[in-house]
Amino acid sequence: MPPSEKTRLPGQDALRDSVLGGDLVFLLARANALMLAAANAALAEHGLKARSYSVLALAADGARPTQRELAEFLRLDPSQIVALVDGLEKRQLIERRTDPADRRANVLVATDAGRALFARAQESARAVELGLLATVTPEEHERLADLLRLLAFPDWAVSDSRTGQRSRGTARSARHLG
Amino acid sequence: MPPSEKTRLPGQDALRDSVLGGDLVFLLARANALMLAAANAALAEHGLKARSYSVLALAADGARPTQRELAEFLRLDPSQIVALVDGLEKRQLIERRTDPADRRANVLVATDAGRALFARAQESARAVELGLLATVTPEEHERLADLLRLLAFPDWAVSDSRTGQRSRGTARSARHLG
DNA sequence: ACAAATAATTGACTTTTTCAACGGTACGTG
DNA sequence: CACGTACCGTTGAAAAAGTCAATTATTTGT
Repeated sequence: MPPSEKTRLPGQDALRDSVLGGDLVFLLARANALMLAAANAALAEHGLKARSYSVLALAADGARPTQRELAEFLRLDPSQIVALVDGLEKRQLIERRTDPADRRANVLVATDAGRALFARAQESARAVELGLLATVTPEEHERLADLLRLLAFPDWAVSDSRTGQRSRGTARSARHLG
Repeated sequence: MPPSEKTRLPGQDALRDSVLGGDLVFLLARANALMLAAANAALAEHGLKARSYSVLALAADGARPTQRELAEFLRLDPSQIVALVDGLEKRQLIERRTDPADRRANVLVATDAGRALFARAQESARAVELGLLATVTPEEHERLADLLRLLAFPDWAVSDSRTGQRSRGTARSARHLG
């Protein structure tokens, strides 16, 4: 028999069946803690964490985001973005360019080295994600992503409110992680 | 192609459609940040946060968990449980009782006042959860909870590996949040 | 031209996280 | 039984993360 049985505590099942077992805030927090730890462990080999990986991803994506847009998107204080960008810029993975349209703002772009590192890191990230979702069918995987997008971007669904319909679902999501 | 709205920042849509838009770790982190903030705001009226609410919930549930079980379940360091329990015990909401079966361990039980407060706080928590999931059908809500449980408790589904079947799904989840 | 608002940055401060120790207790082996 | 090992709760210290107000440079509206 596997040694994992020994580590299982008798109270764990009872706790999982408690009121918190149906609490979405708790489930979200615990799932996030586990995935974040796994992601950080996998990204460490590239000298990144989930935070810096996210910044690098958005810089490498060509979206040319300003630091403030990053702050709002990642739900971080602008001052934390400064430190994050400082670190990546010191490693020459991204650059600050003053936005010609608004010279107060910095637009972030990845260097060649940054894009190269991101490509490698993304492989690790994807592997981790697929590993943790190994027990889930691809359809369920997509469904989970769709539902999480609804929670993560609450005011997105009403953006094209002219029709009153939400355009979420398979059509939008089939693009990713195919 | 949905026409982007004037009120929204130009970069936001681009960021949401970037690589991170399909990254489950990011979606989980952002959804968690939003729900946690909403939950904390709602629980503040009862002098609780999500953390203390969780501890109180498990103590009030009759599962009589030890602090170590709590630590593992909530994915916190045991030392953080000490502070959490200290706070709730000082307010006479829970009690530490040395486990008669193992005098090293403390078993946590809620007082009458603790159960009463939890009942009220649970109403707030449920209201918040339903509010944030207002754009989601009850079936989708349950489906999300089921999928999150898979992520939050990775080794649960494999526990009865003899059959190779998972027993997750509607039968199990219909009990909660009816 | 001028006042108000905004982007990035800095610094101070609080909270959270992480880790290593310690005393008290349980448990297996000899 | 005695003993070493492993464990539970607790403490404290250090690192990381989060919060917030103030500052400078720039934009925007009047």
